[in-house]
Amino acid sequence: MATDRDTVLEAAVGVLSRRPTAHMDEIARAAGISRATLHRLFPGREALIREVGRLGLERFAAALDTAATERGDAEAALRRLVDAAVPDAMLCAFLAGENQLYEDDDINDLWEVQIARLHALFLRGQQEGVFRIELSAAWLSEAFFDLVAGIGWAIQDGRLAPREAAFSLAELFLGGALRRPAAAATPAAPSPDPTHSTSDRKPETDIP
Amino acid sequence: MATDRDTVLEAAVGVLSRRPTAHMDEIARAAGISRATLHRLFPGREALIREVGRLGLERFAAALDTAATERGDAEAALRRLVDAAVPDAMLCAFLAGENQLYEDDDINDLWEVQIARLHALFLRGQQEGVFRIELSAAWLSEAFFDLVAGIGWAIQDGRLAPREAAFSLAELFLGGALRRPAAAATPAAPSPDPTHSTSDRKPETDIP
DNA sequence: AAATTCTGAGACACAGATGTCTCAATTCGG
DNA sequence: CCGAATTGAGACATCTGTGTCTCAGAATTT
Repeated sequence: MATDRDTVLEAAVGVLSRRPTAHMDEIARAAGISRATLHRLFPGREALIREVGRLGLERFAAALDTAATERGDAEAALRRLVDAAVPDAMLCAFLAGENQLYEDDDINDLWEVQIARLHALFLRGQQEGVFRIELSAAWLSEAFFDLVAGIGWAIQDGRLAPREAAFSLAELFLGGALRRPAAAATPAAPSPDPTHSTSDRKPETDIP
Repeated sequence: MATDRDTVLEAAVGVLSRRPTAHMDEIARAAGISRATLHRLFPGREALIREVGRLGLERFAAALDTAATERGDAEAALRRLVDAAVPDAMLCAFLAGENQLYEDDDINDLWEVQIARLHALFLRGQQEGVFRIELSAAWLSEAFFDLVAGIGWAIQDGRLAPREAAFSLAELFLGGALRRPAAAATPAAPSPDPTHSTSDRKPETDIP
């Protein structure tokens, strides 16, 4: 039984991330409380959804904080962000689904701030030569968040082991985002490689 | 004005991919028709959603067909799939949101078949040494579809230019999925790099 | 030009979810 | 051990969206 607001929110995420249109009944049952108590804790469905969104954004903001994304090497910062964000991947999955469905200005502002911080990280990484410049920072931000959300869905549905989550996300994303796969961890780049590998090759349409 | 069923479905996708809970009013207005005509074309909301899902899955199946993902080099096959799937990225975005929300067995079967085909492509690529084996084929499938959906959302909201879509998707994903970034596309690899880049490095948690 | 067909607008009932209330039961605290 | 507070279950009104219908107007065909 979960009478605490935060505990109820956690349970609500579990339902809403996979089924955004879940009824109050289901949410209440998922939290182990009655619909009446749920209404006592939150004035209404709208308020509940808003609180879940706010919780998700605050968690993601906290992940950005603990990762200190504006400090140090960009690749290391991103790896720290992965580790910090993966535990709240389900929240991010909910946010990705609800995305720009909010009418509350506070929530939208909070959302844009976090996206801006993510964008700044990738932009900084590009300026430092860590991230590839052929891919826009906006797309990198978007793709990163999409993959975090995908991690959340996959974990929740049992398609991905939680222990593998951070590794899978970091390896897949960094492999595509890093400019030089192995050279970025240290401040001094050892051997600049002019061949950008798959950077400017055109996709092939013909079948061999 | 769009009286054609397929044209209406296209318009419906534009609304439903971003707002899965859109009312029949909005869908009708988006299609430029009245709610009455929308009901004449589709028996009800449930049928409409099902038809949109079926259209999306058929388009994705067609993309897998035209890409001939079971033939030839796995990387080239994936690049062909990217080119074939990106035009229907919005459909995939809708599917990603609706995911396993369907109760129709036909739709679910169709869905699983396509996922299995995607999975088979990655498994084959791993067996051929093209794709990394540290990342499970299931995760690669999931992540690929998530990114296709992300492309759809980004294009629809104007955050990504349609011309950049296929390139951005292919480069980011292949960069993280390919075992050796530059060696697989052309028969003669320009400069095979033995360092496996970010493959087996542990994520770093400490702040420098 | 006339007739047929199709569309759009509106009205209507129905179903489902939400929000509010009351009351019994359980739990917690004194 | 008793009183206060909180919870759960249910009833109830309300509201929103859906599905169906009718009818007038427009478009197409003959």
